[in-house]
Amino acid sequence: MKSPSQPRDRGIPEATVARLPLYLRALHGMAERGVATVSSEDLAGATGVNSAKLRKDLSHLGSYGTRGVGYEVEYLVYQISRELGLTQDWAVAIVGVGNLGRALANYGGFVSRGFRVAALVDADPEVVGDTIAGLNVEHIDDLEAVIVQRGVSIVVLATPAAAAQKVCDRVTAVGVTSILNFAPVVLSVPDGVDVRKVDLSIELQILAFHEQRKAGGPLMAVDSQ
Amino acid sequence: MKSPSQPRDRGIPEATVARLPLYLRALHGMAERGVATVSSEDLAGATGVNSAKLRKDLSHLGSYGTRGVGYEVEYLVYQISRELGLTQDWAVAIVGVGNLGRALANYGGFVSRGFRVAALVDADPEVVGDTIAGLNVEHIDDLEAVIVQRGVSIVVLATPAAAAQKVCDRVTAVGVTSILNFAPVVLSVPDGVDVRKVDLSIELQILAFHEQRKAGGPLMAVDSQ
DNA sequence: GCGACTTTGTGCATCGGTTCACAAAGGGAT
DNA sequence: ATCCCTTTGTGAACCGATGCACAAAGTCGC
Repeated sequence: MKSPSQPRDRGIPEATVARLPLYLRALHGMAERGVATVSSEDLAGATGVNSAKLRKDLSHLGSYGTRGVGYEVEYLVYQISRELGLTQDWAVAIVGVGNLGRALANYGGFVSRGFRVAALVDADPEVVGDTIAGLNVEHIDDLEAVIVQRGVSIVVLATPAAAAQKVCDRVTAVGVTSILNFAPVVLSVPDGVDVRKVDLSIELQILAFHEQRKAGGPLMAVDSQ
Repeated sequence: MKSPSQPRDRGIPEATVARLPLYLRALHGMAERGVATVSSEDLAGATGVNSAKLRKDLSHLGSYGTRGVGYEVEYLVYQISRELGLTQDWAVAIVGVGNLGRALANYGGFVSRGFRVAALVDADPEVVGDTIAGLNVEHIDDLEAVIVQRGVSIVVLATPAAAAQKVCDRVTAVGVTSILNFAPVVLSVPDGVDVRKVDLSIELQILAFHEQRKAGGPLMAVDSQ
């Protein structure tokens, strides 16, 4: 075992953070297949990034590789998990249990990464009281109570656009500072609150733009995962 | 009416393309509320971007503003729509009709932007033949036939991770060059094929990283929609 | 124990994107 | 018709991210 010299830099580039989950996924797969060590070249190949970029990314967490050999898979999995905060248990609440909310509640990718769906909340009396993915759907009136009592720190917004800002205001008021927003609106939040948005129709529009280009001119746009 | 001097630059930055749908959404809202013209300052406020950036973005499509006044809402809606290729009808196929595929099939945001769900495909005999969102679910064996016959040009992958690459290979083989991938795998595709990926668990992991930072050190990360 | 080979970690040049700041352009009032 | 006010469009500095290329570091075979 080597000495943990570097105490981890306190300023990891945003672009690097966004790629760490990608590396982690590939590494999990390798660990399952019994791979013990991996070179930057191989891991880069498995994740579709440049190997120099990968090494620079990993160097931000410290010097965890061995020259001439590569990286120890298990050790790297642990380091990245720790850096991303996945070694702790995160309680997530999903607000809005329409088609999308339901899909998210049942999505396996959350649980397998240290995220626990702790509550489902909706405004529609028709669905309140239903059981989805083993959870009771609660009423929006109890939103604040549910969040505080269950220690929810991340809220997923899967409500209609019109309701999103109001729910956002209410959850930030009780201290939530991380929001994943699926509603097609720009949320305004207090300083210190992180919002990430996923807009399904925006992704399609970007594809349409490139598709149109291909059909039109001789300038072919090429893939970029 | 002004002369359409600039014939539109053939090299719009990727970052700009990614923001155009955002502007378009805000402009649609304004048009509905009867707003005739809008300044870069106002539109920037409504979309959460810097006004200089917004002006530079729009300048890539040509000079469609009037100094001292702003931009004509209707005209800008048309220009952006045209640039993104939304004035034509795009046939989309959704492969994989699990929870997520179902949610996507019912998602209103697609239809309202010129996208038409032309086919639902799945491998599970249990769901093949079902009607979802008014569409008959077809068998994966007919994948190629369905795509060709209906003129599908964009494929949405909502399959399990293990099946995604195979489906991807099959659809690219019959000429599809635009793929929206929800499966947590890195797809390998021929040159000239665009892949955009949406990974729900990656977004949560990025939030968790920042959340952990906030709890730990005095360096507070701030929002960035 | 030594030399050849492999692979990491990083300095440096480059690039795309963001932001500031302002000159140019147009509208409206007088 | 002229002047003032508003707002666009863009030149230029800046910033973060990318990718090349190589020296440093460590392993493995002999």
